[in-house]
Amino acid sequence: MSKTYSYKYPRPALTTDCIIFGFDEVELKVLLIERGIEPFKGQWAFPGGFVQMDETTEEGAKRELFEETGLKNVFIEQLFTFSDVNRDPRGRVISVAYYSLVNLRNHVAVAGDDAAKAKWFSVKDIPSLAFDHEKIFRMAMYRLKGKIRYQPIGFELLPEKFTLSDLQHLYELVLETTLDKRNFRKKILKMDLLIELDEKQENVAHKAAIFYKFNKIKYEELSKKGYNFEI
Amino acid sequence: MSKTYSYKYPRPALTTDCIIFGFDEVELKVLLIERGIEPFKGQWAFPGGFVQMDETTEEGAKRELFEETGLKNVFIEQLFTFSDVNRDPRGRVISVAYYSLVNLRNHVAVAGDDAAKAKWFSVKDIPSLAFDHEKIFRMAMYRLKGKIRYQPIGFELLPEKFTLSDLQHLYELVLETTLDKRNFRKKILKMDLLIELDEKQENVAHKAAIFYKFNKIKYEELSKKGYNFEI
DNA sequence: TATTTTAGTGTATTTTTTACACTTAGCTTA
DNA sequence: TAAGCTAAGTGTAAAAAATACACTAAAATA
Repeated sequence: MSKTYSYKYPRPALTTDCIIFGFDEVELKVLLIERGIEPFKGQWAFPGGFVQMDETTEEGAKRELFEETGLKNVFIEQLFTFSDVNRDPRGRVISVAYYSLVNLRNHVAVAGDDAAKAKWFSVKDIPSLAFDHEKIFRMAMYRLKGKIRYQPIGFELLPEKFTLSDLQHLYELVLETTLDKRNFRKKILKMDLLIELDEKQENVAHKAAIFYKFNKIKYEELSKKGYNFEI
Repeated sequence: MSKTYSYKYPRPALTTDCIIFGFDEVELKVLLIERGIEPFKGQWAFPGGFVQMDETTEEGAKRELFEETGLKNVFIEQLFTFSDVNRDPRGRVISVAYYSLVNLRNHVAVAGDDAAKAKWFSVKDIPSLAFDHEKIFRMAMYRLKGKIRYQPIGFELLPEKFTLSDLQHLYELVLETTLDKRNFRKKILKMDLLIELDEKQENVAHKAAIFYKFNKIKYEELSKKGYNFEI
């Protein structure tokens, strides 16, 4: 008989889930894995798994993300802890969900060891999901929209150099709206958080756009002084 | 020998903590309990305790809050899940923290069964806290400040009828700033979420202020349509 | 070299935010 | 009972921010 762990009182199992949004300069996507084992075998779900005793939930989330999708070096942020009593057919399982927004150019997910498949889906076209992951997804989308307006995550996840149109397009995708080009540029440039590079697009069938990069150092300085970023 | 619960893999224990802010029209306070048992016996901590198998973390937080302080019917909101490996000397314990802002006129805490004492402390004068509760407190304060600017929690937790000065005072306490009286009133009244009552203060040694109440029904209607509350 | 496509730019108008000081009402006390 | 104290209540002008809006420039392609 294999080893077991005994406690005086019953304990819920603890898992993590990762909602990773990806931006490929065309579409907003989200990363799902096809479950290789029961329950919900064959259905799509967010990457995640059980938390180990020597890691924080954040560390566990990153570890599982890597094992299941090959993604690493991703900044994740805690979304919510889901604890409905019947959210998992295996028994009492509580899950701490994390979310992130990454650039699909830098972060190409490849299925890892555990999961049968990892795949990016357009947020406009999500399959039905295992567990309570549809509820988790709705909350993640809602949070992402709120977050992007008050923190410059839009900058950090773009490629290191990007055009103002790329940035605007990202905001439009996430906020599900359209923005006025001139007003958007005015507002972004007035923040003085972008550095204009001495470099342009090449091989585009139109006027080449100038590349910019995010002035992270300046942003961090301003943040300390209580700078209020807002789009 | 008493009954134990055995699992194939080790599991962290799961607790909740409640950071309850209280407003008495003079000061912003927070509710602490003096721990009656080890670890940290005799030190102050947030109310909370172990989650049971048939309750969500939110239900567990409310139950413990009631058992330890006598407070009930409190709306709590999830703050964060704390999972540092060494945050509890008893072993691996993960805690889901909730926070709330209540009116001290309606919610007078009395120590309940479990805890030796429950007591309100001014947020300006907090004793040293057990576990990682100082870290939790800092996050709760930060979140409260952010929240109050975008959701009308300030209204809901005042007494049913309140003056505009009461409301302004609450905002000043939470945001740790001063606000211009005329501009504050202009902004609040323009939202058209307050109902002016046909009633005034009595026995005050100055001009009596008019009482208002929050138009909750209207706020909920507006919320559905995506109303953007902001102070 | 004409066409297609997206980059890039400025101004006038409206709305929102800010700064600011005196009168009123109700109780207290001399 | 009048004078004094205290907080309530009120409006306007100036500054800043948000919005609406249309043409020219540059690069590749046909």
